[in-house]
Amino acid sequence: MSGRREEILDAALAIADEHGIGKVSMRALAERVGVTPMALYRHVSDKAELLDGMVGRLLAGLLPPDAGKARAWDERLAALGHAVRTMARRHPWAAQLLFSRPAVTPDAVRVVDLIYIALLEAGVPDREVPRLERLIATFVIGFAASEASGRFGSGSVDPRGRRGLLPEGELPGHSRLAPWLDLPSDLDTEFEADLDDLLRLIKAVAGGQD
Amino acid sequence: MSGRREEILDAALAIADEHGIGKVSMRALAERVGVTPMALYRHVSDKAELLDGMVGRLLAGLLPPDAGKARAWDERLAALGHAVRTMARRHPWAAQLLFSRPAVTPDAVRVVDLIYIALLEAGVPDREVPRLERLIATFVIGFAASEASGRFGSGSVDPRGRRGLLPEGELPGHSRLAPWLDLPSDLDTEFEADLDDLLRLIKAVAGGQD
DNA sequence: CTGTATACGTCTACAATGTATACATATGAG
DNA sequence: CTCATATGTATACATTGTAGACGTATACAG
Repeated sequence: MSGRREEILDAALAIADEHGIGKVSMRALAERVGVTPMALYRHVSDKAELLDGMVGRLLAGLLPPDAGKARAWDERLAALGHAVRTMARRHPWAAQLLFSRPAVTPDAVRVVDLIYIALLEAGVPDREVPRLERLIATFVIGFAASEASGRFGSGSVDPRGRRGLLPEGELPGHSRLAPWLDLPSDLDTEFEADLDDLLRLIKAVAGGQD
Repeated sequence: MSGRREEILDAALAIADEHGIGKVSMRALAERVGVTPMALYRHVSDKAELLDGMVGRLLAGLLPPDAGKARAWDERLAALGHAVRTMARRHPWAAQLLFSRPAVTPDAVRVVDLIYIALLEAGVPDREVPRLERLIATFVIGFAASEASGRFGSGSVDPRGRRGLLPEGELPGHSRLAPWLDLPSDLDTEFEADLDDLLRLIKAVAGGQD
């Protein structure tokens, strides 16, 4: 039908990956596709719709990794979590966008359904499933977004500097935790531990009342 | 020292609250302050720094509600969570920004320290405190951002329509949960339940190894 | 072949944005 | 008076999204 639109989304994704989402302008995109800026509007009504199309592409890419579906529910959830994080590392611009619009594209709904099924399989009461889905998704996307945007302050601002901002004694928590805060943060194992905790939380909700 | 800067931030906050963050342009801001656009650059080096200053203001407003500090650690954490969510509802533009830069302003660090202390008081092992702080903050900010941006799809897109996007049987989870999905979502009690679950998670981590 | 609909693209133009550069003024200290 | 510091102005530029009018090429109806 409209192979041209896919071509445009491809180009937009390429620009975003190579030079950041900020460089995705209608002009730059048009040049990459080889047309005039205004030609893009035949295939995309808005720049907003363009961005929506881009995240749609990424969400679609979230499904395949879960193909080996023979595993247990907790492994499937963990795999999905890792897939989201991997996606966000490959496309650092994406995580922010995931927070900006409701997940109503077909692919997004499919992902949500996977989570629903896993939670049901875990024994979570029906009533609690939608809530827990939102809780988990919110955390995972939030983690990915934080990582991508630098909210976790990877290293540009070291903890010592952070503590120096305030007079001695004003940050008792920070001083007590100083030895741990000075360690280089390993977000890989941290995310792993977070997923473990969340899975435990799910089991608690499931075990508590079924 | 520079009361003018505070005046500018006040005006920026007012514009954002009244007409949305999108209407906060250097020109609009300058007009509101009563000066030329370029005059703003004497007090703010960037537009980015302006935005940082704005979120700084909000973070500062997060502290006072926690004044009655006689309460237990779990009540203090819950109060902080509610304060964040309340802030995000009053300033819907803010939550997104919280994800975009590391929390390195003095006020932000103070908030983090409050969480550290609560977690330590809960009995969380020192080593795990920074991780749990990030976990909780990530979820709470993520929830607020989702709510503010419409990611939780308050009602404009009803679940029936969402399910209609895909052929029957492709969404087993959604069909099974239909009765619950059709209910109007009550984010107030949902957030409450989420906080409860997270506090339980903290107690589990604390109890498991101290 | 002719007429026409549909898909695709171009050209021009506009308003809005952030901000660099250069120039003013006002105030207070020495 | 002199001069530094804080503050503001005027002008200008590049970049952005996109509206509006116009062109062309392929396909199908008569």
